[in-house]
Amino acid sequence: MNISDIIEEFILEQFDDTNNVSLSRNELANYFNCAPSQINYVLSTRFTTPRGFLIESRRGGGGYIRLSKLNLNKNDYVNNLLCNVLNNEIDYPTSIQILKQLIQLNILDETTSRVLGYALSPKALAMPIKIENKQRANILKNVLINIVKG
Amino acid sequence: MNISDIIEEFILEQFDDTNNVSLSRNELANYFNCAPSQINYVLSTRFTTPRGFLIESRRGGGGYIRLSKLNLNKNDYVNNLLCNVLNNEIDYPTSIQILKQLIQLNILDETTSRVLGYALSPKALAMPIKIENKQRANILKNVLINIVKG
DNA sequence: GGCGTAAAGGTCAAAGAAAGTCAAACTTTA
DNA sequence: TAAAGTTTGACTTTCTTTGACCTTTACGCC
Repeated sequence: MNISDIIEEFILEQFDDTNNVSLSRNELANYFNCAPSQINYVLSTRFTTPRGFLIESRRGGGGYIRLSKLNLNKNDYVNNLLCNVLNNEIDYPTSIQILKQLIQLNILDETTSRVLGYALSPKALAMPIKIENKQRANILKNVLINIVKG
Repeated sequence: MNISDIIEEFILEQFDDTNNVSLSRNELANYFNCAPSQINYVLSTRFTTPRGFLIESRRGGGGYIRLSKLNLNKNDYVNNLLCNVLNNEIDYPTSIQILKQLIQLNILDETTSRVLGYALSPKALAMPIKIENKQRANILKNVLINIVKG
């Protein structure tokens, strides 16, 4: 396991009962003995919007980084996916994050979400990356449309 | 006995009781004093789907290769799908029939089957028919492989 | 109030650490 | 001896780690 994964887990643990976590970049970096920018890396690759997190921060003395678990509105989320996000390319990790989010919103059950993940994996699509991401977006979009329709 | 066979045996031994093995390509290559790509050769010739294995991997720091034993042999229908049928083209109606069959076999629940149907629809795939059918087969195959994973 | 300074956090690109691909060279086998 | 199977190594892609430099904010001092 690499440092990024460990830090991710550590932060996730902080969430436990609450939906908010406040942390200090320097303290964290110090604690894990890594470069401060490593924290930014973890945040930007793991605590993303599609995964349901919001990041707020402030610099200067008494600065902080605050993470919140988004309590997404079902309609807005799906709407945004259908109208914006899924008209472009979607890479695999992002698609997985979206599927997880759809579980939270009770749009998919866990099994279906997992199996759809298999269907959207790079191996399943097996094509040049640019086309692959376009393809993935299109499949997911169609799935969503049909689910929402029914 | 050549190196490939020796490496194959070594990996097989790792399986022990579990159905999963995690390994590092470089470590293995080092251990056996061979080129790292030799490991890929062994994996791609010996740990194939028809032989009942699934390979997952990740690059970069903390990368890994993970092998899982598939749960084959107990189901001829699935076996045949994986090893023969799904290596070719599958048109949409046929794929729907397969999905129905998988419900009967208790391999998929109804919801998942229906949603997968959306993902395999011509609209979702949206490509020239010949490619579309190949693509559909490949997606379905990958889904099955992952479901059957031990 | 304006200004300087320290204390945050942000950005970005280069280096590093894996694994993947592919084709050429070599070896076995039928 | 030709086809099939192995071995090797150069090159690619992906993901992570590090460090140098940048921006914003708070606070205290003229």
